[in-house]
Amino acid sequence: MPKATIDDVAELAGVSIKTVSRVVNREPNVREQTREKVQNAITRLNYRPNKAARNLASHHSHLFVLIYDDPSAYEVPSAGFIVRMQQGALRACRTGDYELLIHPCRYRNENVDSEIRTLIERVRPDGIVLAAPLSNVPRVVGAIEATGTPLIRVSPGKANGDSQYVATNDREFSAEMTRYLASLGHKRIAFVAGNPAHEAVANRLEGYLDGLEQSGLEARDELVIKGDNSIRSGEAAAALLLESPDPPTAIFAANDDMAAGVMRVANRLGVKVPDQLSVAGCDDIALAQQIYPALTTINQPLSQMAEAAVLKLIKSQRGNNDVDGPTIVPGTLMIRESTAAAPD
Amino acid sequence: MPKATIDDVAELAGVSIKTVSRVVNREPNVREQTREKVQNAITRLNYRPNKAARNLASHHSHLFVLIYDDPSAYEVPSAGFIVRMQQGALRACRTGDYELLIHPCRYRNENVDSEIRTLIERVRPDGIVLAAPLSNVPRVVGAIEATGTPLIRVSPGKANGDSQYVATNDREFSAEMTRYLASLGHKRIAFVAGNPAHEAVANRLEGYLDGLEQSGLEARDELVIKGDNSIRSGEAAAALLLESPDPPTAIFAANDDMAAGVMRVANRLGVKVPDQLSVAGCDDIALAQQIYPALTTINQPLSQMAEAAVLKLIKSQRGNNDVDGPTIVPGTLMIRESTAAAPD
DNA sequence: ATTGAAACAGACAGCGCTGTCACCGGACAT
DNA sequence: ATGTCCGGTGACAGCGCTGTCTGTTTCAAT
Repeated sequence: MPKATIDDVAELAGVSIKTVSRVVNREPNVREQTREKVQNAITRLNYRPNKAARNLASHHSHLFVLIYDDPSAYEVPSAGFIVRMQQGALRACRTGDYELLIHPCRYRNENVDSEIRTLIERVRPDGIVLAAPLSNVPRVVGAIEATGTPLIRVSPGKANGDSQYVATNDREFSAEMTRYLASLGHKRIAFVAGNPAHEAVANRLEGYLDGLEQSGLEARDELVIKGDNSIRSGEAAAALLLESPDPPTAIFAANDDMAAGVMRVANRLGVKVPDQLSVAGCDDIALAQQIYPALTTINQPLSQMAEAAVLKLIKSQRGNNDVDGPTIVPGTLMIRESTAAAPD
Repeated sequence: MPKATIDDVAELAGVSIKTVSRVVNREPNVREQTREKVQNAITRLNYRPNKAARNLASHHSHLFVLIYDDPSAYEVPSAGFIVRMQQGALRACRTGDYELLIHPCRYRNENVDSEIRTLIERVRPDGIVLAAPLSNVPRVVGAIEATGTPLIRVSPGKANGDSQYVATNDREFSAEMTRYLASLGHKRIAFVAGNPAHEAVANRLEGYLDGLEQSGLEARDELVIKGDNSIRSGEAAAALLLESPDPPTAIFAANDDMAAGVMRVANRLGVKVPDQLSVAGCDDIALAQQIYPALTTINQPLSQMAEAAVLKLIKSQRGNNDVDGPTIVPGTLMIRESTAAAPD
């Protein structure tokens, strides 16, 4: 099958190649009848525009890059997060005709910024989606903004920087989870806070405090333990809490990994979940459904956030330069087996 | 910073643009001294070749596509697999200057083949890496081979088709795991088989049987339960095995998800792992280290396999058309907490 | 010194599209 | 009847590289 070019289509349709180009690119000012003639020719010849030629002539790469923290930098990879973001981003890419490049990178690395600059110079993407926690690393955000490449940040936590962003309602849903636990009769609800460098996760502590207040419960310092988002820190927190003289009846962890750590320790200490202890997490990673009892948690709409981010990029390509503010995609409470009424 | 073009570099270096091109593309027949002059000019101007122009002129896209089964098609996403493959593929891409496109797709879908053909026509990749289980779906393999795009299959199970492939030694390491369990004194070792559509997983049953024989143990039909790779099927298998009159002292599952299912049931039935029951899995997914007790399993070298696959593609680009046969990357036994000496 | 082959360098013509601008013809106003 | 505007279309010149082919230099072997 010899590949058809735009010239073949133009000839078959009896128009100039420029008109074919206009049809392919959905440009205005083509008579409906002409458009159809061209479409037919395209179908008949199974014509596909040559991306390289198009990119060269249009000065666009029709490429977006999704940049996220390299999972291999951690003890326990957060693969689920990445894959869900990729799915969302890909879905949106297919609506325009953009391709998606993925770029894991380590933000602790000395030269993230120059690495990213090199990436941008090499592939010249039409836009970038920057996932948390990179989305609140000033060095990274700055490096990208300096190149002038359109940037959408995902879950930046604080709304610093001037590029647009997409986020979820961490604070609100954390409050909701806290109120849910309170509604089950729990009075002593502990919280395992996450790595404060991850801004979005930090917001969850605020939400927890909101929730306590809204439920008429008092916040107690000894019930808030600092973690670092890892399973291990969840274990450490649980050990501290469960071996204290007056242990909590519910533990809400700022992410599922830490919640899993809590459950491991409860299991080891013979504390029955959920009969003696309710455990709740946050994120809804795959593990949440894999462990026993299945974890009550909050589904973070990663896929929709990434999709929204790419759609914002596509919009910005269309010259629509009016910044339309952040997009907030709400999370959903997933009530499963690890939470139950407080023991009396 | 106005972007430098090849003309600028040529002028600064005092050579023709063709010579600059030769240096950039590491072509032979350039005097060392000339090469240096050009390199200096490139550095001074921070020149980056324009991919679109290069692709257009060279009739190459400098793009590889990694195609894998869409994880969202399943109950429990196998995100870890995907991310590890991506990591390996990306690593190899960086050694050449190739970019990687990812393409999840559902192989149960009616039109996988036409979907893939469209993908290929659209992006015109220089090569494709096809991951299991798609790598043994004739319709998919056929569709790709028909386009003439270089194809490397990962873990195709059977060596059908004529394109090259990369695999691991499923059969051998399964035998090894079985021998390990036997060496711990286990006499009744059960096996939870996986979805036979996933060829590589099917090989593990063979390995289990090899291992029994090598350890002088007899294979017993009632100790081999059919599963379908899901947690649920692991649970069902475990229920069947543990509630039988003469339960096994060790259960080896063909993948970690099923092993996790086994452990959930053991937990529920009050069977202590590893004291009363040893459990072993296969794949080394993240979950293996997240659950308690941590799962003894086999690390499947996904990242290295994907890397090897892309390296094969790069080699094939270099005109090296001599098919050098399959590449086998061996797996590694990961002995953790879920296996121990047989109870007496 | 002479020769031939191999190493090295450049001129030139595209690759297959899009941006720009010029052009044509009909609707409408003058 | 003439001018004006604008939707619709095409001619043409590149976009920034690489492939091909041709020319020039180098150097070992006569």
